[in-house]
Amino acid sequence: MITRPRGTSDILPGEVERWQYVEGEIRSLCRLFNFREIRTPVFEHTELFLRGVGEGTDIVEKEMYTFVDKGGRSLTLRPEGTASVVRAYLEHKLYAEGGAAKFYYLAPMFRYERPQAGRLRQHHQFGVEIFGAPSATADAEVISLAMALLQRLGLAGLSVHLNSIGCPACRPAYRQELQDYFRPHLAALCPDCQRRFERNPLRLLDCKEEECRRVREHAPQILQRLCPECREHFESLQDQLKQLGIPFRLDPWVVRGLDYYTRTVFEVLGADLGAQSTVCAGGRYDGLIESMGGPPVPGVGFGLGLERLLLLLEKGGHLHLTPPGPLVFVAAADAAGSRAALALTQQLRRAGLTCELDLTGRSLKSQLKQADRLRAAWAVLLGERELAEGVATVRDMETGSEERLPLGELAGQLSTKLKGRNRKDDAGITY
RNA sequence: GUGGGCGUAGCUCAAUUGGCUAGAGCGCCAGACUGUGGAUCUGGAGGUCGUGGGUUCGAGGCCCAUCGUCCACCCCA
Repeated sequence: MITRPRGTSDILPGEVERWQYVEGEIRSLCRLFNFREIRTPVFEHTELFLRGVGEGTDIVEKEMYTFVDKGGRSLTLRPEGTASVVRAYLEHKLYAEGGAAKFYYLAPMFRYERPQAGRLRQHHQFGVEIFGAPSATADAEVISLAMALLQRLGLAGLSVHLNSIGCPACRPAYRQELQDYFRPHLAALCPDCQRRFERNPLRLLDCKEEECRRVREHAPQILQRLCPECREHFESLQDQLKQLGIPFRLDPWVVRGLDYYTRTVFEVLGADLGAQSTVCAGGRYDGLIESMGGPPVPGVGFGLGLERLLLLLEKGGHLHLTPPGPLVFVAAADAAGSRAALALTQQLRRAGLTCELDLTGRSLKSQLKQADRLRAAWAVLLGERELAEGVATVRDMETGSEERLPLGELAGQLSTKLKGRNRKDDAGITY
C-alpha cells in the first residue's frame, strides 16, 4: 500500500469542517482589517529563499525541499511565506500604487524536519504582511489582528511576548557587546552556541540549554541599548498596544530564527502545546525588500501555524461548530422509484434543498437506515404506487409520521417546513 | 540531525513464562412475513499481528534492520 509521505497529513471529512471554520474566521477578519489575499506559487527559485530567509538559518541550511526541474532550474518548495510575497510585490511593482500595501495568505509551507505533534513537513500558515508602513502603528495593527483572531476563536488570555532587536544602527554595537560578554564563558556553552557565537550571537539568548541559560542571565540586554529611533518606535508600539488593551510581556529572549527581522519581534505562545508552543510569530523587517532588489520599503508581518492553532482549539474545547443544515433523503421502494429518484432529487436541489439518494441499489429498509445515519430531516419515498398517483410519501424522520404530497408541490412544501424547523435547530454541537 | 516510547480488524483494545484454526466491543453488511430508520436478537464479511530478515521444534510476544507514529532535544509556525 502506498501511504502518505512522512510528516504530511490528510484532512478528512469530519475534520476538514474545523479547518473551514477557522479559515472562514480568518478571511472575514482580514476583510475587516482590509488585508487582501495574495496567492503565490508553492515553489520558487531556490535563490529567493537563500536571500530572503538568510543563508545562515537552519531553514535554509538543512530544511528546504529543493529539487532540480527538467530545465535544470533549482527550485524549492516554499518554507515560509514572506519571501514570496515580497517577490510578487517587487515583480509586479505593486509599490507603484503608493501607500501601505496589506496582504494576507493562507497556504501550505514545507520544511524537511523531524515530525512531531504540531510540527509537520507540510504545514499550513496564515500570514499577513504590511509593506511601506514605517510607523509602529503598523506593528500594532498586525499584532492586534493576530490577537483578534485568537480571541474570536475563543482563545482569550494568550499574551504577546514582545521584544525589539534594534536596527543596523544599533545592533552591531550590541552584537559586539554580547560577544564580549560571552567570550569568557565560551567553553561552558553548548556546541550549538559555540557555533552561533561568531555567526549570530543574538541566538545565544534563546538557547534552552541549562548552562547557556545560566550564563546569559547577566548578559547585556538590547532594550537598554537601542538607538533613539528604535527606542521611540518600540515605546510607541507599547503605547498603542496598551491603548488597544492587548496584554503583552517584554521578553528580551525573543529572538527570531530568520535573518530578516529588525526592531519589533514577537511571539504568541499557547499553553499545552508541548515543545511546539509558538502559535504565531512575527516582526518587522525593514531591510528585506531593499536587500531583495527593491526600493527601501519597510515591512511588518507574522505567520501563524494553523495545525498548532487547531491543536489549541481542540485542547481547549473551543470547536463548537454549527451542524450542517437538514437533508432530504430520496428513497426508492422499487425499480420504478429508482428510475425516478434522481430526477426528483434534481428538482429538490434546484429549490435549494440539500439532497441525497441511494447510489448502491440497496433495499428500502437499508435506505432508511442510511437516511437515519445521515440525520435526514425527511425521507421521500418513491415507488410504483406513488408514481401512479403523481405523489411522493414524505416521512418525517423525527416523528415517523408520513404524508403524501403531489410531486409538483414537494420542493415548495419542504422548503416551507424547513423554515419552521430552522428556528429550533440552531443549538451548536461539538464535533 | 540526536535520544527514547509505541505499532494486533475501519476504530478502541485483548491474547498466562514464546505453544491449538489471533479474540472482544463499537462500526460495517445481511436477515428477523407483505414497501419503512433508530431498540433488541441472529448471522456474516473484515487481520500476510507495520514491513523484511534472524533465533527457535514452535514467534503477535525475543534479536536485528527498516518504515511509520508519539515524546524530548534541535529548530520553528
